[in-house]
Amino acid sequence: MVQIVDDRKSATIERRAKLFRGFADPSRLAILGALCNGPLAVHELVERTELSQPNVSNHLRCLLDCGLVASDRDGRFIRYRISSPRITVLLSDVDALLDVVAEGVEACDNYRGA
Amino acid sequence: MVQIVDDRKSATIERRAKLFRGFADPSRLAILGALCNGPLAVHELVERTELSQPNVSNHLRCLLDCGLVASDRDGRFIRYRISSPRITVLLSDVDALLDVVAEGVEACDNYRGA
DNA sequence: GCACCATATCATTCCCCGCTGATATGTCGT
DNA sequence: ACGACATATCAGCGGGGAATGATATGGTGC
Repeated sequence: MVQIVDDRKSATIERRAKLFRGFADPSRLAILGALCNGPLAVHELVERTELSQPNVSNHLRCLLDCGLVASDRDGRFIRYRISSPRITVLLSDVDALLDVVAEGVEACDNYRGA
Repeated sequence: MVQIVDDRKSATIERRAKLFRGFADPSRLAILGALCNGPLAVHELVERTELSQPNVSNHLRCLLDCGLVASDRDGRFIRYRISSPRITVLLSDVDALLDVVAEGVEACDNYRGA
């Protein structure tokens, strides 16, 4: 009984953490940010983010598995897009929060900004 | 010139990533979640989260430096609280997003759920 | 001042994850 | 079918950070 409650609680927390981790990487954020302005093919993402192509593909796979982006084949290109407007909402929430805490976040050296 | 733009862009991304990383940990999420229901002292957080005391203190330091929580001394206790309602907004938006992508997130094994 | 409780700090260990380089798969024009 | 481009996959390396255990600091009441 208690365990069920605890499991539920921790399962929720784990899921949140895992989702947050999906956003907690500069490369993935760069990709998501680029896609916020409309769908893009992989090589376009490579150009704009200045990341290596395998790197972009790896992150896209991750984002795709997580359901954060969707893909459509278009000829020999594969076009990726944001899967839900809620993602955009989340990103703007973060910016709103940064308006308040940016200073502290930058100062915090418990973990490194890559 | 171009570098300035790039620096600005990447600086923004880095800051977002760093903030997201602040939330991308089950222990910190447990602490923040507990604090969402009102201020708590450290030993109360230890009870509710079932984390070790040093662990809680370490994370609190991190959250404090980042400006995500604030603290007030109360006798020999130190009471911690959420610093901004925007944090609560962020957390509930994550849950809203999870309503859509929870399945995919759990399935994604590119990185591990702790 | 002394025992006690609450909280903070620090070093160490361990593991996760992101990047790279090479290679495989796939799709299109000719 | 072949060559060129677009994308995916995989092994291996390297670094960051979370948890622990021991210890230090600080406030409280007697």
